[in-house]
Amino acid sequence: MDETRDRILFSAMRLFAEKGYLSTSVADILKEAGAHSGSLYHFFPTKQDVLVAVLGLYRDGIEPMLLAPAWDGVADPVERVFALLASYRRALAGTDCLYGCPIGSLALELHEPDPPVRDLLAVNFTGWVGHVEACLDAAADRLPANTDTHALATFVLTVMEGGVMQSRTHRTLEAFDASVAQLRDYFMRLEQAAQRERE
Amino acid sequence: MDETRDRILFSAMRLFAEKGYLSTSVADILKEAGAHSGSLYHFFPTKQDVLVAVLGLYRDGIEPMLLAPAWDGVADPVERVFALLASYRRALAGTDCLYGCPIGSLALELHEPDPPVRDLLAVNFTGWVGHVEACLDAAADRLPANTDTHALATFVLTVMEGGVMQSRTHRTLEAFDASVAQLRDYFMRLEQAAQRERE
DNA sequence: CAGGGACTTGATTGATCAATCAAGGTGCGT
DNA sequence: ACGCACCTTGATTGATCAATCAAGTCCCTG
Repeated sequence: MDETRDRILFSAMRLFAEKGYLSTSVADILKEAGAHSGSLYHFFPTKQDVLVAVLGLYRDGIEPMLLAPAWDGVADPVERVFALLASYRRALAGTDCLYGCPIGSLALELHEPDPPVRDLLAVNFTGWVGHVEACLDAAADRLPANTDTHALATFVLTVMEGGVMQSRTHRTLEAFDASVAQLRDYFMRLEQAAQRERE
Repeated sequence: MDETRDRILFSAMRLFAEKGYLSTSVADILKEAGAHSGSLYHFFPTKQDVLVAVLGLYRDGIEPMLLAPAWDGVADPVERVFALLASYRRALAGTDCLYGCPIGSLALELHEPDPPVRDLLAVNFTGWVGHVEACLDAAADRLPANTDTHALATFVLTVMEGGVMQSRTHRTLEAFDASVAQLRDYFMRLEQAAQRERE
């Protein structure tokens, strides 16, 4: 049965997010999953393969698990960008600013990750940016004509990750909120500039 | 002689930046420093105390080691902000995008750091932001009247850290450059708005 | 020269780690 | 009912880890 495999996988996902990859021992995963080491190594050759599978879960979960709930009832493409940021704010607020973006944490925790791990981290970032970019493309008529939506979407991820990092360090939402507020101000000025362009 | 202590400290600083705290063993530090475990534990009660001392070095080095070189020959306060960001770009470019900001890496690597460590991480961020904030205050006449320079300085750190994170993950300067370019565009629009205010 | 404090040496400890493996169980197709 | 593939069990392995400690060196002071 794959049920054991899934228990191991989701336990690992939770623990990697909570304590990081290096600080989570295989024994931790087994305890939380109620499994034995032989089972884990039956499904995954090494601990790193568990991480690879977890990163695959995140990649496949971007749309159904992250964007769908965040964008529920939000139609405006620009508002969707900020609704996505608000969902990270909720994650911070609901955990005393302990839990932010698991991908970002892993990306900085693993300094020279093996190629399969690094590729999956990069793919997660690329996927996230791609969805934001699609929002910005949908709002292209409200942005200045020469807007580089890919660069702007990258910037949105930058602001999220940088804001989460500081808020986690200070255990305060202040830095995250300040950063998102600045981004909001930037978008406002971009929309104003586009408005002027149209006149 | 404090020479041994310093060798241990600077070896630890280098290794923590290169491989992270958890992936650096005490034996690694001793090998690089050419010291023995007894010496390290003579100066530092635990490995964590080495980290605390390293973070103190970073804190004390912000001005002389980071800002002074970055701002050499740069008088304009806004240009100083971007000169600082350019120094992080150089760090990335000179290490194949492996080495970014050591404080940021440690901040995300240590998920629930003990108070002395967390405080020093926070102090490093606060110090950095404070110096940028001073630049922005010095350029207040070129920014909109109601500009929150503390929030804007926090935003600058956010952009640096978020950009470094993505560039390290992708092993490409693209995301960092795109993020800084967006920030530059934002500053340009802020200065334009201030210009209009003055008329 | 004697005594003592500061520092060094490096073997050692016990804990914890990822990973292995032989044995045993379970369920399914025939 | 048989056989086999799949999965589980849990003791075990050897490596590596942070930390300890007794013995020793060195130099300063009285």
